[in-house]
Amino acid sequence: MDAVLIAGPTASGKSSLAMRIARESNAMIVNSDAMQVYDALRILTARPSHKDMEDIDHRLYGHVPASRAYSVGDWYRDVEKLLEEPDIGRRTMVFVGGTGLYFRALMGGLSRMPEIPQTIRQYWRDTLAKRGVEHLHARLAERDPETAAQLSVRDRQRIVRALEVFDASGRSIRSFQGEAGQPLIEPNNARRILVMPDRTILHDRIEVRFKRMIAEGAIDEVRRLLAMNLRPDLPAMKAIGVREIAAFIDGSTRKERAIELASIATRQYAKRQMTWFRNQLGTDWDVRS
RNA sequence: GCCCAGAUAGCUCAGUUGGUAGAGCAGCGGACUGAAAAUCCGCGUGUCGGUGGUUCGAUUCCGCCUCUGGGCA
Repeated sequence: MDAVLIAGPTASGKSSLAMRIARESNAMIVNSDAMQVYDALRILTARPSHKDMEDIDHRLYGHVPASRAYSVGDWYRDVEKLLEEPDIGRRTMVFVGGTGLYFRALMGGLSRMPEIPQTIRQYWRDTLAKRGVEHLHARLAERDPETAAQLSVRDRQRIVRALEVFDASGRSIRSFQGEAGQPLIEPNNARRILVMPDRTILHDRIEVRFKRMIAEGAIDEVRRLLAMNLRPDLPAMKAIGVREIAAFIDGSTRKERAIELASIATRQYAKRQMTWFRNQLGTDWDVRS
């Protein structure tokens, strides 16, 4: 199996680059983005067009209901399954996306972690909502002082994660994270492309693209999502643009302002992605703008 | 044309009883192992409109000029 990895921030044009590369060979394109997996968010997450999906074999796009919380572990297992397909050895896999953590899992593997029962997950998330993050950090400090000392007292997500792992297993999350994972591909055998556009050009593209999303029906997409009455803390509800368009729908924000706010949130996201790629992705990537 | 108000960071604005200035937002840098489009940490980036004057010292006080609002004609 040949692999091509394409990483880059949102709106950098990596999807069309993936299409170009995929056309040259018997390739499938594999989504490596945490939000493009959700079925209800076709427009807002800039999923490939129907035509592109027909032209080239696309995998792991929109295959998860928005009511579910997908995770890097789920993605890792989905990719594992793809690698078991019978004729996979004769194909090229083009991994394209903006989620750095997924590339890390792909190239470096994931430590084995305990299954977290739903009741435990919900307990800590509810406790966070009721008591606040400082309370959770104090609870973590009683159970797993080393991890607690490592985390910012305000880091809700990592504190909840450390608590649920400890609760489910009786062990510190750090003891799991110390165990090496199993890489899914050998990075040195893969072509690695990192798209890093000039920031000001990217900012322009982000605004233009969000306006196009609105023109293509993003508002109705958010209406349908809201009609599902999902918990607001589900990942799909946190996709950029959902909150901003919801504020337009309920009348609390004008459309121009919603577009501005969503563009700002997207710029800030692109900045975090670029920081991740610069410092976490590893060296020897073919960087292009 | 006259009168009044204003001009300070990319934006909105605060402030300095005269000792070259600070908030929010934006922006920038950083962290990152199963909800990562998440979560968290750090950083003011400035000809205080221009020009004369007073003063040891002017962004601050005074004059003139420019521009922007508002009012009167």
